[in-house]
Amino acid sequence: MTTHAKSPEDVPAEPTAKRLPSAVVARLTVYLRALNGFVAEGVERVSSEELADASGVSSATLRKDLSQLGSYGTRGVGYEVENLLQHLSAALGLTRDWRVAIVGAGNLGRALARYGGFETRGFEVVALLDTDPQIIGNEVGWLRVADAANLESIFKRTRANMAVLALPGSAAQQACDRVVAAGVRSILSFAPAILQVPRGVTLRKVDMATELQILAYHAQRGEAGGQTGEDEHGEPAAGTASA
Amino acid sequence: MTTHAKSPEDVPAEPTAKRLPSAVVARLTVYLRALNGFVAEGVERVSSEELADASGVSSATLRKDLSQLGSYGTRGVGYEVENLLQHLSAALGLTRDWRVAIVGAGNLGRALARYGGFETRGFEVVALLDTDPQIIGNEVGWLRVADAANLESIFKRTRANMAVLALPGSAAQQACDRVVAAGVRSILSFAPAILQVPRGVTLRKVDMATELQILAYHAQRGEAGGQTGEDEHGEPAAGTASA
DNA sequence: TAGATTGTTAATCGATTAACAATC
DNA sequence: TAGATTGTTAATCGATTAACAATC
Repeated sequence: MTTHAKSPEDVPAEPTAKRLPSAVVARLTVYLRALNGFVAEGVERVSSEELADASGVSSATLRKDLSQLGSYGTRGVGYEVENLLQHLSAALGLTRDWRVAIVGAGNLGRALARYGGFETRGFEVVALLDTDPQIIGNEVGWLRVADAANLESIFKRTRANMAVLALPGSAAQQACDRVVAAGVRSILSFAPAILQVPRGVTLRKVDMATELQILAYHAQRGEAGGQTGEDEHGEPAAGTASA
Repeated sequence: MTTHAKSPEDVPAEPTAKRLPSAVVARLTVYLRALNGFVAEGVERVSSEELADASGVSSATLRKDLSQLGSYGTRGVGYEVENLLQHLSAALGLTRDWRVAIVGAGNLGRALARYGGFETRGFEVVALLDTDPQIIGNEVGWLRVADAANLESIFKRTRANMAVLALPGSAAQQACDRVVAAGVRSILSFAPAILQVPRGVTLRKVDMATELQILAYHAQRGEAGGQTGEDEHGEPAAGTASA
């Protein structure tokens, strides 16, 4: 699918490319997941109300979000599931080829490498690196752990364009710098460290301890709150319990 | 107003326990991390400017956030690192005892169980459960994998008050229900599934695929954007690259 | 056409920023 | 006191919600 199929229909009339608020981007991924659920159930058409319910947002928010991408629904009818799925994928940039290199083959790195969730959603894990001689060469899933000393050449050969950092906080910044130097501009870090990246590089961070701390806050004060999802600006995600 | 000296207005604003916006809560965890960094460096006092820089936010935002907790700084001087650390921890509810049970001892569950980040921040992993007979009984770190069939009794015995779900999407909802039934009101899910929880239960979700999708969006459109952290409403976190 | 539901506008709500008076 | 920096207020900005006209 990397080929440039330029038939008129394929070219989305969207040089519009408005910058979407990050809260919207986060919700789009939720809608995507919900739509996949509908596809699995054989549902062909949904209303904003139905999709919003499945996504845990209000239908007003859903329509507002979708309308930022274009008019992909039909008044009085709803949205065609497959069609909307395509447009959402396109808007999120998922029609491209994303090749992910995982840096760090410790417990977490190995777990991530074997995690099935990537493949099914358009991401391919193309490399798994570590510096530990004890680990280098081991097979993990269908990958072999490569020597992180060769990071640059490995990234080049595998054409990795995303990196996942799964290493100790102490090693994270250095690894991050090398990954950036290798030309990667999208990084997901699981390292418990505050990382510095140059402009033009997008870094996202997932930290277990942070998540637990936020849970602690809610638990401490009578909680009451429903669920919240990951993501910037903390949009409520994948909700439920809205009632 | 009444003649009673006990009218609400008279009560000192000390135990006020205002509900903090989730964006603020998320940032507090960042400040906490930054403060720990200062402690490690032996710094005893910081200005809002310094702490804000280290946290990747503006000093105005920092002061606004901290002022919601109380007045813990000294005008003309700054904040005492240790003192502020204490207050932040208290505000986040980290002075309590948090006992975490990990449900699912697959690759991810085992990785999490061995992850050092918890202990150092006041969370104790007290149990690791799975349903697979092949895995039950195995040692992981200093824990032994217990049979998830006994989930209720294990949670009771270990007095677990937080749960981490590290299992396939297909098994997640059922496990989640049992965890809730066992009395846990704070759940962190790594399962790629939209989970339903009753009111009063706080659920947070971390999903690799979602994170990568968000990265894909930024990469697809000239990126430009700096870094963003986890959390609701997506506050920029742990930033850098601000220059 | 009548019924339904989108896309959009206007109103509300909340969060961030800037500026400064209070005060150490 | 003079200098510094907090805590807070007011202004700006952005996001959510509600309502409805457009239209299938």
